[in-house]
Parts: sequence; structure tokens; C-alpha cells
Amino acid sequence: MALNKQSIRNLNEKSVLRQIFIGGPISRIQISRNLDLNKSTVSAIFNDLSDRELVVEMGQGESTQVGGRKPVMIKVNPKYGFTVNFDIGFHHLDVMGNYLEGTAFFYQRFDTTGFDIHQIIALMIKTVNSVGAADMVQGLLGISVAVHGIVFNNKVTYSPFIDMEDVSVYDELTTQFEVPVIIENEANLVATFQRDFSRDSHRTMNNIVVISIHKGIGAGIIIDHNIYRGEHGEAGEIGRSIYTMNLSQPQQAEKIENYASQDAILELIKQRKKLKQLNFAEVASLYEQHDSVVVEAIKDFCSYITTMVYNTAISFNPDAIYLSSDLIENIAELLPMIQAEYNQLPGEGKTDIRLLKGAKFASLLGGCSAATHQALGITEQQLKFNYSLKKAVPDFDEQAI
Amino acid sequence: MALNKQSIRNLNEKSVLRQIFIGGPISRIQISRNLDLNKSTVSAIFNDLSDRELVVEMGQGESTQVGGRKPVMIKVNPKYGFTVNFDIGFHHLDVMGNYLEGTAFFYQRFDTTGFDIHQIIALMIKTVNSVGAADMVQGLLGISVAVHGIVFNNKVTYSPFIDMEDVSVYDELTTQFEVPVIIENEANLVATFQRDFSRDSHRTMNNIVVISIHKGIGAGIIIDHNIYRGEHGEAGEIGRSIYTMNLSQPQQAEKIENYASQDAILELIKQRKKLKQLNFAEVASLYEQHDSVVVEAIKDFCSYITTMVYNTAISFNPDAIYLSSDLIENIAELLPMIQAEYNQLPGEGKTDIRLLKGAKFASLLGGCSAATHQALGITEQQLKFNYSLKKAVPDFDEQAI
DNA sequence: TATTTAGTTTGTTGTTTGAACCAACTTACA
DNA sequence: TGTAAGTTGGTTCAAACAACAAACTAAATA
Repeated sequence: MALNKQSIRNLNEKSVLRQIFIGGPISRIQISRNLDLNKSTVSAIFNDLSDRELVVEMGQGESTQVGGRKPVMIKVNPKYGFTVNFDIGFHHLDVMGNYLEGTAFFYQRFDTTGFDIHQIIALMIKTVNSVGAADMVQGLLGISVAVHGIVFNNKVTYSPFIDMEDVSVYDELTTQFEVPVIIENEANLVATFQRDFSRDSHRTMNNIVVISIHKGIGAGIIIDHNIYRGEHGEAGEIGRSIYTMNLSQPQQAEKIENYASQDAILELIKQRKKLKQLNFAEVASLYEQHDSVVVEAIKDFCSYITTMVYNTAISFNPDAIYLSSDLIENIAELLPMIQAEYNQLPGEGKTDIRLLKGAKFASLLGGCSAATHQALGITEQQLKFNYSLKKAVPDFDEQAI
Repeated sequence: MALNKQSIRNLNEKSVLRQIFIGGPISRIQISRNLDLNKSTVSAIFNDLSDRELVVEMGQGESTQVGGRKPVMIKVNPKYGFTVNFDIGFHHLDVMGNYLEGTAFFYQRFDTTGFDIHQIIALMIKTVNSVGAADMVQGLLGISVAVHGIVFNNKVTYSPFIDMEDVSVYDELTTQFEVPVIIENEANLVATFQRDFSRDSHRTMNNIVVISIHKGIGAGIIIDHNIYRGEHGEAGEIGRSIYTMNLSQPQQAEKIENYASQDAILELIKQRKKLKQLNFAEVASLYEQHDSVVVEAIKDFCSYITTMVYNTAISFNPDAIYLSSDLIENIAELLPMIQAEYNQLPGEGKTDIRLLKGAKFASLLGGCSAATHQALGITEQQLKFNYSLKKAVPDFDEQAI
């Protein structure tokens, strides 16, 4: 498609809106300079956006220079509307409500043990209806759902933990609420979170990979600022990789997540120590006590992860690889161990390996980003969001992020 | 950057030119329909392009319908100019001259055994000067160089087979010829060839991976129609992957290409059979004779490749994976063997595994595409080229492609 | 001749642009 | 303290320009 008349203003409008989004409070003149658009054009577009109440003026900025009129600072109107974002976990449903610029105003975790997919969807619908935010121009703008499985075109094509019974979450929510609905793989949303909410890097990252290690192992891949899904949404399912070169019996090849996932490690420890129950805090505690079974299991875990990280770095050569794992988060020694082992492997100028900060709300916030992109029609370009949870999760320490 | 006034016409001009490129002979009205641009706009843009002699009218098309004026067909002007494209091999330098639309008019292979990089560059410069094509509007439009190594931003950062001595091929050629010069990794150019020259698929492929198995093993990755290079041009160096999970001694981890590359397999056979010399045709012949050493080595080779292909398919989930390998090309049984073993591995709706057709000239033609893109300033969008070698390589059977 | 389709011409519309202008601020200086 | 000069932000408005729609010409079929 070429540029016909409508698309021009449309695109420039989105570019200006994006500048206001990512540039925080910003003046018209600065937008004009950033976009190489005439300032009168920017003014005209601002007036349109302002008429639609998408953006608001917010007092004057500083004239730090040699004098001259102070700029009028512009920002996204947080009262324009909000998104509601879900994460369907194994035994819980997480919900977060976010204003347009990302600030969370609501968070809740529901226990869904024993729920089937119909009950979960009913709970989602009920929750969306209850999460009204007052004084909004538009109200609900979009809904996102993080799914632990494979998703393609808003359809869940593979769900190892929850039985989807051929129910389409997308259809159910779309018919109920007439706003954009996004169903997306959890690892992809975590990667989106890292891209749009993180402040952990000064340099701009074009390509990042998030390796999410929980029940299984999956990678969320951002290439050229966009989620890379592959042909059927199956890209990054690196837990299914085969590392055992058992040449004589290819049929017996086993995927790596069968022994390298957190669940596999926990299961191993439980078996060896003949335990019924075991959680990550307990593993961490046993590890601190130098329990030999746990130490050995963790050491193997690190080696597996290191190899996977190394091969992923080689395949994708991203700017950084982020690890999202409760085990690694709970045992402080693990990340340095993995990094040390990684650095022993051949190669120069190795990829940065980092711990994903703020993993607890990552998929929800990533979903907020995806839903907001969709709601504003800015699907091609990256946005940057406010990281502010204090209203929704008062006891959460944001400084740690 | 937003759309300022200059960029609009510029972009539409490129869109029209691209239509003419990929749409073969095409009429103004068809372009207008394809691009959703008014036909008068298309006419105006055509006149501009025609004034610059980039495109030419070529007689009338058919009016297959119920009557009406016949359309005037338009095509790219093959006499506008040409590109010169090199492949620096281990012991040879390949050169091809191509008209704007891809047709090869010149091909030569030079033996460069014993040459250092200075001599190779001197030979390249001499060759470009001699490859004048007559009656060209612009003459030389661009130069491409395929390199077996890692390239980033037109700089060779790693060259395992040729000593680059800190010489910049890019600088040498750019100062000598004032046209765009492109230095690019060989596997990336082969992937570009597959994208832009291949006729082997009806469906449009967004994402493809070419695995090039020669002295080493590297992948050329096309994501969303563009070469994916990664942060430092190192993406797809999958030969460096580690598959041995020797947990106790990570230092001893060995990269897969040390035993899965063609050179490794040939070396193994040579050792076991105590041979001094061995080429692919001889291996093929020994394999047909059921030579046990060769059969076993080839069987292992297939298993290694299958595993690499499987893991690559899992990581990237591309539309198809193409294999470029002399061994697989020379022994007809190999591809079916790999495919069969691949299909035994778990997973549904598996990625297509295919043999790259026309491997011999793939990097040159991929370079032609890259150089032409650059010369026309169409870097964001895909072009499709004419596959015609008969003028340059009369004895080559194009039907096999 | 009626109808259909391709392409051109011409005047209209919408968008960016540049220049002039107004607004508001800082600094210098009387 | 007051005022003029200089600087920067933002608005207004006519001009430029690209895409567009409509009317037209050209050339085909039935």
C-alpha cells in the first residue's frame, strides 16, 4: 500500500502522539524538532489530539536557556481511558487496571484452583465490569490476556496447563466488550514489558530475548522493537530444543525442558529427598544450608540454563538476554554462577545476561502496553510507559526495579 | 521521523517503482489498483520515472475482458545500469554482472590460490573496470561482496578463512568507484537470493532461514522480509552452538560445526580411510557403493544436521528452512533421510525443510539484489528479480531451479 | 454505434510549509 | 526599578504541492 491522502495526516498524528507518549511532558517545539515537522503542523495536530482529549497541556516548562518564552508542556491525558489486563496462571488469575500512560490503579489476584475455562472467563467478565475508573473520557480502551501457551492471531493453539475446551477467550471477551482484545503468549508480553517499561538500560535496545523459566521454558523475542512470533506463533519455544545427540535412537530424543525447567528441578529434589511439598523459598533455604542434593540439582540447573542461554545468544545475537525465573530470583548466587559459566564459553563481546526485574507484574504490564498500542492504533512503533504501581500495589517496592 | 512534504512523493515513487519491479510488465491502471493510488497520480509518477529512464513502455497488453482500450505495459529499463557482484571464496573469486532487473550478462570464476587480500582487491577493481556493459543510461549502479565470515556495517569483523589484515574492502571499493558498496555475510546473501529470486513457492514467505553447510555452518535469517543480523552481525552463527551437556567440564564444550560441518565429515572419512584427497563427488560415489565408513559418517552427518534444523525451526519457527550443502546436493538420498528423521521428532505442523536450488550462484544473485536495493534507495521493501543466467552461463540448466 | 477500459487533462481538496506575527521570558543596563 | 534588546515558543495565513475526482480522449470489443 502506498500513501494516499488520508494516511498522511493519520501517520503524522500518530507520530506526534507517540512523541508525547515517550517524551513525557514535552513541548510543541521539541516535537517539531524531533520529527522534523514544521511547528505549525505540530500545532495543528496537537489541536486535533487535544479536541479528542487524548492529550492535555500541563503548565509551563523551564526556559533554562538565555531567555525566551517558556514552553507549554504537553502530556498524555491519563484520564482518557484505561486498559484491563489479565494473566491466566495455573491456579490463579491476575488482573491489573492501567491508565493510558501505564500507571496501575488496580491489582488483584484471584485463586482459580479447580476452575474450568468457563468459570475463568466468567470471572474475567465480572472483573472488567467492576473495574470502572471514574472521570474517564472514554472508559475502557482495551483488554489483554497473557496465556501460558502458544497463541497465534489471538487464538490459543496450545495450552499445556489449562484445558481450553475449544473455547475462544478472544471471542467471548470481544462480544462482551466492544474494545480491542489481545490474547498473547506470556513470554512475549514479558518481553514487551522489558521493552516498554524498563529503565534498566541507557542504550536503546533493538533486539532482546526474555527467557521465561517456569513450568516450561519459553523465550519472548523482540526483533527490531517488535514481538517476533514466527509463522505459527511458535517461535521461541526453546524448551522443546533437543540437546542430546543420541544418534542411534532419534525417537528417544528428549526436550530440554524435561530436565531444565523449574518444575523438573523441584520434582528431582522432591524425589531425591522424598518430600511431598516444596516451594522456591524452601529450596533457597536448603541451598543456603549447603544441602548436597539441592546444591547438586541447582548446579545442574545452572549448567542447563547456561547452555540454553549461550545457544540463544548465538542464534539471535540480541542486545541482551533477560532471565525470568523464581529460582534465580530467590537464590542470589545463581545469576553470577550462570554468568561466570557463560563467560567461560568461547566468543568475544558476549551478550549481556540479566535478571528480569519486576517479574511479578511483567506480563500484566506487557499486556497493558500491547492493549494500549492496539487501542491507539499505534501498532508499528514502540511506546514507553510510566512504571507506577503504588496506587494499585501500595506495599510493592518500586525502587527495586 | 514523520512524513514531511518531500518524503511523501518519494515514498510513493518508490512504491510505484517497486510495483513495476515485482509486477513484471504491468499497466498504470494495475499499479493504481494495487497501491490504492489514483490513476492520475500513477501517471504523474510514471512520467517522472520515465524521464529518468528508470522504466520504459513495452507495447500493449491484452484486453482479455469484454472490450476496452488495451493497457500499455511498463517494465524496468534493463539498460538503466548494472551491478557487479563478488563472492570471495577460499581459493577463488566469483564475479557476476547483472542488469537492473537481475539478468546476468557476465560471470567468471578466478582462481585465487595463494592470493593475499590486497591481490584479491586489486583483482576486484580490475574486474569492475573491465565489466562495462554497453548502452547503459547510468552504467555501474553498485557493487556487492559476499564474505564467508561475520560482517557488521560493511566491515568484516571475523574472517576465519581469509586474512583481512585490517584492510577494509568497503573503503577500497568505495574510494575507487563512487557507487553504493555492500559487504555482506554469504549466508545472508543466500537467504536474500532465496527471498528475491526463488520461484519455488506460491505462498509468500515472511520468515525463512537458510542453513549454509560448508567449511562451517551458518544461518542466513530473513525475518519479516528483511535480513536479521542481530546486534553485531553475529546472528545465525549456529555452527557455534553447543550440544554436548558435559556438566562437569563446561570449558571443554565443543561447538557443533567441529563435527557436523562438511569439512569435518570429509576429514573424518579421509582419516578413517587413510586418504590424502577427497571431494564431494568421490564421497557420493563411495556412498553409492555402500562403503561402510562413508555410510556411517554420512548417517551421523544427517543426524547432526537434523538436530540443528529441528532446534532452528523451534527457535525461529520460519515458513521454511533451506539447506545449502554440496554433500546434500550430491547425494540424492540425504535430504529425504534428514526429512524422515526430522519428522520423527515431536511436534505438529512441522516447518518445511527444502534443498536450496541454484546454490552455485546464490550468493552472487543475493548480492545483486542487495546492491540493487541500495542503488534504488528501496531498502525497506522486498523486490523480485529476473532469474536469467543464460547470457552469462550458457551451459547452466536453469530448468533445474 | 454502444459499451468498456486505459490513460490524460484540469480544476479541487487537504496537508505541509515558511514567513510574519504575537506572547512571554531573560538579560543588560540606565 | 524600569525599559529595551534579544531569544524562544506558539499561532495565523497565504503559498506550494501532492493526491484526488471528474471530465475528457483513445482505443478496444461486440
